[in-house]
Amino acid sequence: MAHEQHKAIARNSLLIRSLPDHHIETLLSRASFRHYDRGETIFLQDEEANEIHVVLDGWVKLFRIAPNGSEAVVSVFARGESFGEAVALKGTCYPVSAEAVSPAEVMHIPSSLLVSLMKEDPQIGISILASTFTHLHSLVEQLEQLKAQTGAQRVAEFLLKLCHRDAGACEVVLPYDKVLIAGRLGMKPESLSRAFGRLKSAGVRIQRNHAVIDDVQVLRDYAEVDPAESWSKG
Amino acid sequence: MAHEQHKAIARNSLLIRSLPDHHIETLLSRASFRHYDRGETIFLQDEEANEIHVVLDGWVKLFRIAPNGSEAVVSVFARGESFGEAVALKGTCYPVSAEAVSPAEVMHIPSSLLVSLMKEDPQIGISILASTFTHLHSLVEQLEQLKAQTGAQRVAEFLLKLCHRDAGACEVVLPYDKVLIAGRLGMKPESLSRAFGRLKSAGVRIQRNHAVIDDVQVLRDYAEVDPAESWSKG
DNA sequence: ATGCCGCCATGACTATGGTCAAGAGTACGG
DNA sequence: CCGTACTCTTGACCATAGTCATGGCGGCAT
Repeated sequence: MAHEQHKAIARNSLLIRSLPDHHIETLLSRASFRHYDRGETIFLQDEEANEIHVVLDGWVKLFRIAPNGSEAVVSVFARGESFGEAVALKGTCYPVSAEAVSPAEVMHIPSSLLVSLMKEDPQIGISILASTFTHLHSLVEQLEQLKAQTGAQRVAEFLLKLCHRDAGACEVVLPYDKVLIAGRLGMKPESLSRAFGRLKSAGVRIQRNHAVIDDVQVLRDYAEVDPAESWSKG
Repeated sequence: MAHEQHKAIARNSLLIRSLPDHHIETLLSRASFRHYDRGETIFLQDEEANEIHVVLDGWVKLFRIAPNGSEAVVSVFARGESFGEAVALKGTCYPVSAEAVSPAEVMHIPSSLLVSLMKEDPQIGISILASTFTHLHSLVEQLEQLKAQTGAQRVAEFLLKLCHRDAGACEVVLPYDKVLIAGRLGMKPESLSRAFGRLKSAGVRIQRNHAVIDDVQVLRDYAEVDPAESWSKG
């Protein structure tokens, strides 16, 4: 893919498109673009942050390795999403590691550039804050899910987010492999398998990397209702 | 407590003290100060945010009520800490509710004021981003803990954060009641009790709201080691 | 085609944590 | 000094999820 195509995607990314037009070109011309293979590291936890990253293609996961060796997936970013804004501007170290989980194209914006632009235009600060807030919000949602829902309910919500429809039947493609989905949802692959099994009672069937949902509303109910109720329904 | 004392604490808060001096007085003079009783609501999830909040005394919890009725504690703030920065500046709705969990004094800064100050001085934007990043970081840590550690290990880390010492024995005071500690750590009060029980093997004893740690390093090991190891040691 | 390998599902077993119920200890107010 | 209310602890029981081991299925290369 050529750089021009990359720049087009970049212009559409959530972070960039909220910026004033005349800064965008400066920014794109000073950014760097790079390809990553599946499994390749983008940055490591505790490295000093001096760039903001925008996913142009593929998938990138942020994760932490606990001292006991287990990995906690913090988030997974798709095309058009950006990460590292707050850290880079503060100039501290990354609290997480980042890795491409499929072949990926990533744009890197030097934070020094952003800082200087920010000094001449406070609107940029607001844009960055907005995008940081989005991450904050999604972490809060994850916390709520982990603390207040069972595994099967988290899987249900995950499927609901993929299917952009209010009611009726729906078929969605699982965006990445099940090991990663499981990690993202805070469980082991085996548990994910079993969770899928339970969702059969809510009209969900899994084939390969496709999920067929009989009725979105039924699934939504399953995700929100007290888990106790699902026992009685077998 | 008089307003002057409140302002002194406010000047020492993480958010305010990083601001340029000449803005601080403007800010303090236009902020409002309020007392909250234990259990009183400060704001509700989905309310529109137009203020930033700074805890001057007491404790404030942020939490979400899931559709199934269960509560997930997102964070607990102490004197000197602030919250709501990113939301207020973006002008969207709060993703969480806030409630005083002890009698508390809270300062409220209108976000309109911050926005206008930010326009004349980008340094303010940086300060706010820094403080937002701190929240982001703490949410990431919580996620890691929930996903990669057992209950007892999370309790161990909680105690370690309270005790500001590198090694040797240590006695800490539990800052708020056990129901809230349990919520903050993603478990029920009964499980917290049992987790304390397990920590006996790591040299921790609980009396009232005091925790006596025989050896900080031993506790740290307990928190970081694979949980499997703790079985063999009874 | 054949065989290998990665991914996923399933089963058996175990630990962890939630739920319900009962009881101990403490604090507060009469 | 007592009773009441509250917080916390404990026990029993069970659902949920992690671990380990096995086996199926599909893709890929020889």
